[in-house]
Amino acid sequence: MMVESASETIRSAPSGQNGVGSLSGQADGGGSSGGGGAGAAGTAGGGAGRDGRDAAASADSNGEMSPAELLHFQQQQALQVARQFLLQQASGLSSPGNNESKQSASAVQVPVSVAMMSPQMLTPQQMQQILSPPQLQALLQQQQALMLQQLQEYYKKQQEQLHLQLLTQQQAGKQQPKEALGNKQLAFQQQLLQMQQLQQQHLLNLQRQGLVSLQPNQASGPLQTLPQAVCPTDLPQLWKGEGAPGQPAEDSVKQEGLDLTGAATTATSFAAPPKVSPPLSHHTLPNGQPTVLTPRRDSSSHEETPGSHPLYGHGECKWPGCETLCEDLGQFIKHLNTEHALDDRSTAQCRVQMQVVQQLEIQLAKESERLQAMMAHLHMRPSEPKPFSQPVTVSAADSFPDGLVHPPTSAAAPVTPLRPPGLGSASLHSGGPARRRSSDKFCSPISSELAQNHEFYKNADVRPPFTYASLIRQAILETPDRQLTLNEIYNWFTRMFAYFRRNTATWKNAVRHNLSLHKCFVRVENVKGAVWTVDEREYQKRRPPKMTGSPTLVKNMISGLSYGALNASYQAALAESSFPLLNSPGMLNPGSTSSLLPLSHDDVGAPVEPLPSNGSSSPPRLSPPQYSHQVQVKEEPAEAEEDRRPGPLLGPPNPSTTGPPEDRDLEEELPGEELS
DNA sequence: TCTCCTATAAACAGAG
DNA sequence: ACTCTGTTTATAGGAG
Repeated sequence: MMVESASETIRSAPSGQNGVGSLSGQADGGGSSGGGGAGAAGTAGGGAGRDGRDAAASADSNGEMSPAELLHFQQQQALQVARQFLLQQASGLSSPGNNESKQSASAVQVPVSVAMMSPQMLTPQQMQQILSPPQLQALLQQQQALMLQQLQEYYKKQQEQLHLQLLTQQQAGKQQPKEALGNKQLAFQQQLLQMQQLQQQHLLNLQRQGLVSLQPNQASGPLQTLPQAVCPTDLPQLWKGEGAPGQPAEDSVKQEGLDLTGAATTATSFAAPPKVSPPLSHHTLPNGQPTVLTPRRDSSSHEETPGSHPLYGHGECKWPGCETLCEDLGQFIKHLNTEHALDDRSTAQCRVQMQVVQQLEIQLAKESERLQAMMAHLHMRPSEPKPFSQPVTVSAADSFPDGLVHPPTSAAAPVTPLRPPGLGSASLHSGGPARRRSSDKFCSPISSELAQNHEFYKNADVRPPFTYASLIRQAILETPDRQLTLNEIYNWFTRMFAYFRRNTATWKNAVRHNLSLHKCFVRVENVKGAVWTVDEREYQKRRPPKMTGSPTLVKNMISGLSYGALNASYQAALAESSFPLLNSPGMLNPGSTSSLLPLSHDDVGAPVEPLPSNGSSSPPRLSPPQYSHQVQVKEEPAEAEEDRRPGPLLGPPNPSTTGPPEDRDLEEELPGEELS
């Protein structure tokens, strides 16, 4: 009884709030301490609201015009600047000053503007529902990359231009009065500022869309060059006027001798907007956004209880640009009435918010259209009204929305974006427990999935759509020895998945539980201690040969899945479709899998993966022995040994063979077939 | 509804 | 006494 209720609360708690804090806060060791810890964890999680970013961003004192006017003005200015820039660029490119080569870039321009609008439309949630996290990520990344690339090109161009002009000027300047030079410099500076603003806006936009991933580690790509984009928490800074430190343009310019700071002051007209609008625009984000900051939006709205307020969540004021901490609703109300009373400023902010929403809606429409086209192209049913209701997806997808990697602390938060309305508690645990079993069953082989989305899982705080068992197995099989100590398994988890860098007590306990529970994991006493190995046979046994049927059957299953499940299996489906499922062996691994990770087999797929393409899929990186279960454990093989007769049958038991480690494949396959 | 699978929580025990 | 490692039991939810 107690247990029941207790566990219940615990479960929902973590997920409900972020999940992060709650579990992570727990003491590790799943041991006896767990009990007490868990309880505390729940509450702790709630308070875990880190998000250290200062809410102080509300500084917007601008003398002269009324706040409302100012805002409006700024807003328009921003738009104008953007337009201007685009035009400017277009013309600028054709101008003699630039190399013809840039012309090609002009093409970029259009895209840029388009890019600014398009990517976003589709809410992360929607995308999630349709695509698997990995896919989504890929998609997003593509767009992101594209946009950023374009942006970068553009900015680079601008900089070059400026630089060029500057140089020519400097030369000319020698003969010109300093004044003239000064003016020109100002002009440049202004231009720079404009660039910066544009960039900021764009980034902001991206941020809003949740397209900019903040993965710190994910050093790859254009993102690097866009520092600000990197951290949502930096947004505020971004908007604090010159705040955007480290701006590429600025830096580079500075290096070249330009004093931007001076420019900032001189170009107040431009600088101003950012100052004020920041909080506004920036905050609008939070609410609808999947970004790290916003997790609450969702929760708040739906947890909206009688005693809550839509603008109050997680202890802070959610008014755009505010974020003032309020201990309780009462305090918040008070704050609301004093700080956000009906005045020019508030109305202006409101207006801005409205515009933001409008924009988003437009974008959403566009993206939706695109999505449908994509789905149509992929032969998927277009708009399926049942995107939700897929618990399955929840796990993986759920955290996915933005594809962002949030700082460990806030990590969990963002996770819930998806949250199918109708889902019960299960859906709540964003990262938590969700049962992603389905994915496990139908989906792509874990190894291939992992291979393809290795980076993603590594950086994104997304729960991998695999069962613990399959993950453990993967971890073990990835090693040359095909054996790992518990601690090594832990390390693998944390190394491979950002998701497992938190809530350690929980998942570690789960890992241990799985190791003990499943016969497929065999503990072998080693000299140094005990190591865990995988008994493929057992592993295969336990998996229902569901997919073993005819290809069509499989396909039907897949197509029959609702979107949610679809995403999970989407990849697999695609993969499968590419090769004659069950018919031609060999094809599978090579292509899809190998790319990143060595192992190619997967779990679920077992059945599906018909072919033991052994050898074929040779593991790029691993040279390891093979035969998984034939692990050569030094010293007493332990009881397990007998149990799993080392491959009398298929057993390519030969560990020593350096050959295709994939022997296992063979094995995997067989079992499946046998079963079926 | 039953059963299986998986996730999670937690109690407990043994070893270091 | 603690922590880590393992085992086991209980519960809940998803799915066939």
